[in-house]
Amino acid sequence: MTQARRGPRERMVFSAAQLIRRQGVTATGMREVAAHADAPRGSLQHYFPGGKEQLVNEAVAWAGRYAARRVARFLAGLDRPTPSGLFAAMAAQWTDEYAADGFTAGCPVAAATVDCATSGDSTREAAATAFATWRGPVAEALTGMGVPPVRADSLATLMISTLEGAILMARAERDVRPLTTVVEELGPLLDAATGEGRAGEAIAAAD
Amino acid sequence: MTQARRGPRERMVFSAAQLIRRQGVTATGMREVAAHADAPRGSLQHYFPGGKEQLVNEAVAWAGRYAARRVARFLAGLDRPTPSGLFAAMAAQWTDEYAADGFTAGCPVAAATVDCATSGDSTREAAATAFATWRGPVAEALTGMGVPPVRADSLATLMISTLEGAILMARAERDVRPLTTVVEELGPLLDAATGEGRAGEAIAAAD
DNA sequence: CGGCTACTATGACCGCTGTCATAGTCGACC
DNA sequence: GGTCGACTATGACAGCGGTCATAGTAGCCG
Repeated sequence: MTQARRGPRERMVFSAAQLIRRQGVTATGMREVAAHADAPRGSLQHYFPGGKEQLVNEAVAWAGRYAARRVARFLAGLDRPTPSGLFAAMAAQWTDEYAADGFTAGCPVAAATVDCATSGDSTREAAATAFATWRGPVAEALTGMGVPPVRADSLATLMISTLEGAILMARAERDVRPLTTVVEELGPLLDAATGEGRAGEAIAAAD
Repeated sequence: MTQARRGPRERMVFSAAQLIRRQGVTATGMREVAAHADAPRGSLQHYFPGGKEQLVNEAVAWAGRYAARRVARFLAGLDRPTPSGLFAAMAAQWTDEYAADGFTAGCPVAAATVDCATSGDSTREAAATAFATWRGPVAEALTGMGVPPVRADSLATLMISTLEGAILMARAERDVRPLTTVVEELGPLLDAATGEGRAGEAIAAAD
């Protein structure tokens, strides 16, 4: 959530993501997006001839890229990088936001996934690629910490799933408890995966 | 889900939950709910004088009770109850549904949480109590399996968070992979919490 | 200047939403 | 039968949704 002085088009995509993650897709109107972005209403059909569907999809894609970018920053912020540290940083972004701005917003990708009836199937695909865009850097970071590549992708899925669910519950309860809880509970499991050679395979094979 | 021959009121609540978990709250119209429930449109204002908000809240509450009820059934279905077995059963309900009916629906509580702009704050509270209603039996089941009571609630939160997130990702990707992945990855952690006396406290204190 | 392109500005259209108002039906009870 | 209550049936209303159509402006190029 950074620079506000970009082109109107970019501002509208950003505003769309902001509104979607607060209200959901259907409840967010295009006029509202334009107003929130201080952009002229006439620009909507000019920049997004594909209509609301295109705007929503771009907002979701933007959110995916944003999440991926954040992973790199979180890594840079850890002086001794561990999986649990990365996960804690990812969750901390949400606890911080909730402490500062209240529990008004969630993840735009989650909102789009839940609310993809209005926008056609393309929005669901956009959400899927957004999740993949996000999961990539997380898995990469895990391998960089010594997690076997086979498990890295699984653990990245676990981390993102858990985080999304915790965001959901935290928003519902208006309490960061779910976020802090999953960080504490999942941390040991994540760190245990580093440096284990065939131990990881053993666990996986135990099934 | 189950019995279709109940009173019209109950059918409407059930249909509302069904439609909400497919389309989201805002995208689901009241006329649509009545039609889906084969209920007369005039009954809407009669049974739900509180309007859409009341209907949505009751649907969410119903979903919470339903999830709680399912936990008991899952427990009964396990011949040797373990935390990982319970979690796997919870996830299997979703993989089964997705295999049978496609990835069209998610969790109604999640949908209501994301999309609570139209309905006022009461819907958010309904979602919070639904999560609590769900978490209760899960935590209780865990303590019954030997998990220390202090950790049981945390692990229940972890299980539900992870499951909700995995449902989300599975729906987006149209693939049950996230669900199966989190079951495999989380299983050992959950089972490790059974029967540990002060080991659990040690982990928690290590922080 | 003319012409072109990028962008902006409105206004209108149609469909759908939740909600209210009114009238109608049905069945039980005295 | 008469009356009351629960329930059903429509119709209308006001508002907002996305989208199309049309006209307008600004700036650059030749």
